Amino acid sequence: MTEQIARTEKQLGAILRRVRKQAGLTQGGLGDRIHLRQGTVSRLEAGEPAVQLRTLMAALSALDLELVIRPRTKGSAADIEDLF
Amino acid sequence: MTEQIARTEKQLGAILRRVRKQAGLTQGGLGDRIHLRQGTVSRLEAGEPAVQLRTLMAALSALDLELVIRPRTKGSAADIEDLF
DNA sequence: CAGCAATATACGTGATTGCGTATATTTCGA
DNA sequence: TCGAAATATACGCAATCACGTATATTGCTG
Repeated sequence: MTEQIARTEKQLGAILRRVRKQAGLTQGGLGDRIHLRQGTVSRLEAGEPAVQLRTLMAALSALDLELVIRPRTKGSAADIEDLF
Repeated sequence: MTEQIARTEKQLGAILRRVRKQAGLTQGGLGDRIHLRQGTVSRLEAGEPAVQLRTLMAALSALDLELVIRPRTKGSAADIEDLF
């Protein structure tokens, strides 16, 4: 389970939360490392779509994670229009 | 080269640009699919850290890409403080 | 249970988003 | 080399960020 796929902001947030907990960190503790408020970390983990990229990257960095982009593997390519 | 690592917003933007071009899309064309303006796509690809997560996810979706989170492999864990 | 730590949520503030629209500027093929 | 297409940038606007700070609420653990 060392490789997790996120196709939505919520999934992404859930992954981050899982990793953070596993690292024995609190939202506040993580926030301290990357100069983000605890409340901001909360929003990131909640999967709010409007958080900024810098917030995500900072969290990834602090959790020693990396982001991989690759072509979608299984599942059909969702019909984009359905998202709106 | 079907799997690309991004540790910064700039790297992420560069990956997106490469994939978009390879797909034969223009910024405007991509924007149409995901209801984003060409200018917004431009900023995303330029690696501006403040673009929103929703913008990234929409682009990934339109390009049929997925996002994978995993522990950092090679390279040292950057000293977080150095980022500030 | 009780009580504290952790998390979610709120307020006002200043900064910045993405929008719609428009225009420089750059790139690239004929 | 020229010209159209593509990209970068700008404007005013409404919305929303993350900030600092504070407080409900939740969740553990003893």
